[in-house]
Amino acid sequence: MNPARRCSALLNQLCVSSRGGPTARRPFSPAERSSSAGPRYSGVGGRGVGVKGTCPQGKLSGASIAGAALVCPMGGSSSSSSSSSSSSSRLFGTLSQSLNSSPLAQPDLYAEESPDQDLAEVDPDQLLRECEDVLQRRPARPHRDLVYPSGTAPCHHKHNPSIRIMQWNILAQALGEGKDGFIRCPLEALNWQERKYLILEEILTYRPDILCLQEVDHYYDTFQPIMASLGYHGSFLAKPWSPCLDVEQNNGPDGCALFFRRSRFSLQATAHLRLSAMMLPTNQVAIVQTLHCRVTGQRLCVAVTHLKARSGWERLRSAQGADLLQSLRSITSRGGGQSEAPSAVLPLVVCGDFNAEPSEDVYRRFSSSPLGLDSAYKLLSSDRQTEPAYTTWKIRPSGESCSTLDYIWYTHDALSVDCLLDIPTEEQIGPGRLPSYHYPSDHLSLLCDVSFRDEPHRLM
Amino acid sequence: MNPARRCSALLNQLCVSSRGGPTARRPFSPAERSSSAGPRYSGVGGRGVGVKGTCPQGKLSGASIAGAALVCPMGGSSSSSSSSSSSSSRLFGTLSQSLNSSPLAQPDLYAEESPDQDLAEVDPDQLLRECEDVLQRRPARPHRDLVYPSGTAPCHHKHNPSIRIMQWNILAQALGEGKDGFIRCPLEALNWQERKYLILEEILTYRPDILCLQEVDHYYDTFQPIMASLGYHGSFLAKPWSPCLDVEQNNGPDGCALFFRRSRFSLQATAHLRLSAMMLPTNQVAIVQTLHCRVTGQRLCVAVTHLKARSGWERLRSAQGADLLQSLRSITSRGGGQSEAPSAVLPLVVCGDFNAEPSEDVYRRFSSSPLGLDSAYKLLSSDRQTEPAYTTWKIRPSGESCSTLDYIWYTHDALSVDCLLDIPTEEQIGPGRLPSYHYPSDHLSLLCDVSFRDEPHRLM
DNA sequence: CCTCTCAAG
DNA sequence: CCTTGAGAG
Repeated sequence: MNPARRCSALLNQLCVSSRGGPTARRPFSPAERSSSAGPRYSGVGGRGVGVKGTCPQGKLSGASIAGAALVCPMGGSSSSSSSSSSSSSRLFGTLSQSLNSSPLAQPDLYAEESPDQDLAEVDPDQLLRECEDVLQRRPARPHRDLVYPSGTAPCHHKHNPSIRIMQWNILAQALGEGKDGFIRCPLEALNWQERKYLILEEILTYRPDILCLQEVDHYYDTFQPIMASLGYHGSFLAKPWSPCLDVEQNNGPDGCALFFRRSRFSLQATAHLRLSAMMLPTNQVAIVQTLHCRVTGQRLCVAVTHLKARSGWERLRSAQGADLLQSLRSITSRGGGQSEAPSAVLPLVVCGDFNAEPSEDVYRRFSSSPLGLDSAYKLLSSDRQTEPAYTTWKIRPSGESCSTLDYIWYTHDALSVDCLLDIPTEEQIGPGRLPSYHYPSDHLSLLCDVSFRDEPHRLM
Repeated sequence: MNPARRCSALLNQLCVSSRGGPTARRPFSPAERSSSAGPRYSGVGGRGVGVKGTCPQGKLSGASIAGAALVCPMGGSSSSSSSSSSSSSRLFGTLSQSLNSSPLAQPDLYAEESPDQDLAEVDPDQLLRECEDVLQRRPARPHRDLVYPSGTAPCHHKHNPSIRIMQWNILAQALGEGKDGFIRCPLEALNWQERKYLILEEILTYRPDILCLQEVDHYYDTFQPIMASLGYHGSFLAKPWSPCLDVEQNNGPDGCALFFRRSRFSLQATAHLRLSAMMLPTNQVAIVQTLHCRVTGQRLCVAVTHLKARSGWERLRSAQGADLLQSLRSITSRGGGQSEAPSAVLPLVVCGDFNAEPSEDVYRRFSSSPLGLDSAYKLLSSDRQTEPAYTTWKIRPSGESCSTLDYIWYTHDALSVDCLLDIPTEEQIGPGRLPSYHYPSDHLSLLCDVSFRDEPHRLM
């Protein structure tokens, strides 16, 4: 590439610098739920510090779905097992090996038709420690604060505990290794046998109640069994045609996955959508589920999607967004499959990699839809109106690309955002950008706690 | 191309339909200037109707730069010569032949250093009739109304006559024939020997005082001599590297051209700019000229530009726009080369093919710059806030593309828009879109009359 | 289905 | 300099 062309490519991908980053940062505050943040965070205690725990191999029952009250795994909050075992993760290794013998043979129906398959419940602390073991040669992951935006009156309390939501494009293994061309990321850092622990570590650190993933090409052999063992219900929808399929030694198509904690929610309805644009089907999909909260009795509609990538496709994204909004309107007004008073608002959370900056039409569509959605991460900014400066930041042969593409939308009249996980700084991300030895994906995970604004019993 | 891919390509290029088109339409009203609209307009009288005039071959002096008063060529306003001579245009043919012997040898300096070379002044009505002759086998061009937006108090009067401004990307001949791939346009319609008459007909129909063109690859052999003979001063700036140069039998690089009527204005200063982005020079250019109005004594700064095309280059366009605004600020605050009270506002008009929809960053930059610019064509909409639905509409192998990319920006505190030429409807444009047998370019011409808000003598 | 690389004009 | 089309993965 000649200098001029390279310059153009770089210019084309310049990072938006006009938006201010988040300013108000608070440390983790003691909430109902401890997030077990400690061992692998730089600045809070690196790996190998505070060695205390041992590494039991038995399967522990960490959470129960029998009781209605939210049970949060809180054991060993600031302890770490670290160097007790270095070579491989025994528990996780056993789990994966036992379950990946028929990776593609396990239909989603199986998971959805066996609502009480919590026979092999695993202790998440245990599993997190195993991740730390496997990853001990990796650099410590930078710490991310949970930020409680100022001026919000928290709605959560013991009868209305907040719901933790995570949104993350985890980077399809086939794409990361095979064709995405992250030239500044060592191939070694993309090796699946380690990267999967990095992803799992992130999930286990924050233990969301609802987990929305994109670019999942290891659902049946990895995430479904592991998440099921941790007490989650999972659902997966592959893209009709995935670019992963062009990579040699691929693991099947990538797609969206939606998990929820079965101790907190029960499933009322699922819709697997193929997004359309101008009446024609596209290659993008969405999962929409209506959940019933076992604690409050409230219902909640959750959706996950991954829109068409790249510039030049703004109109298609906008049409796909319109189609999704239309489906969501239909689902939430139907009352999630229940025949009920149509006036009852069904609160909605939509997580996704929209592949669109906030300036794009599809963002405007979501902001201004009759569903009354707002984007949670705006609350991280000092003016509470500005999206983060980036949710993905990568270096490709064509140049550096720093942009805000991922969002958590929520019904602002029905839900309140209690806190958000902050965005790593440029320094924390490092000069090679994403992915890297400490960030397994080219996208950052987004996470927030929301709670119902209205207590259902007060409305009755 | 398989159906699915074709569908995606089409979706990608969908026409924005949310913006309302212009609603208020008025017929041409008798102004100071007759635009000679008549013969070749469908719906107003087709070609061959109302044959009256003869076709004198001598060179007539239509306008004089000696007197300060605006002299508008008005002879034979609704007459047409039509079928008096069918094969070729004598006057125009003579002109072109005499002047295109050394097409590339004529430097711009020549035109700019000989301010009184009006020896060969040509009657525009005469020339228009010759165009009509050559084009008589072409379908009649659809009529376009001059629209006087409601609610505007016109500022023009006999001591402050309005200034007619035309903005047009005329489509480089080398690109239209060679590589732009307008698959629905017959190659025959793109033949330069006829297309140049179609372009000239459009210019002669409206007779702007200021003419801003992009994609001019026939400046020295065609537009410079013809426009000079009509009493215009011209300036041309080629792109540093033009894609025309890759076409066999090209006529040199394309670039921007700026013409002004010498009876109305004199030239005070010219800047030929190569646009930069992030301190680095790009392949895009602009011409900026400071003019002195012979009627009102007011000065006016005029700029023409053509920004980087295609999606994926939004950031580069924005940077180029920022660079142009910076240069314009410097030029207008310097007072156009004159040392004067810096508080005096130098009114500004910026015409260009910005290759950017109104939703793009570069549009926002221009709207909100400290120069106080507004986009003239918004006044065509009923809410006076909305750009036209399209200024270009073409069908390429990759799909149909209908978008608003061209703008006339003006200093809203110093200038008032009296009227605008409306935008042809979808039906007028026809199913093959642009270009076509009646539209020589893939872009529509934009035209408006502006006048100074303040009489200069009232300020003194 | 999609995207990158390459070569041609 | 920049775009387009072919071909690979």
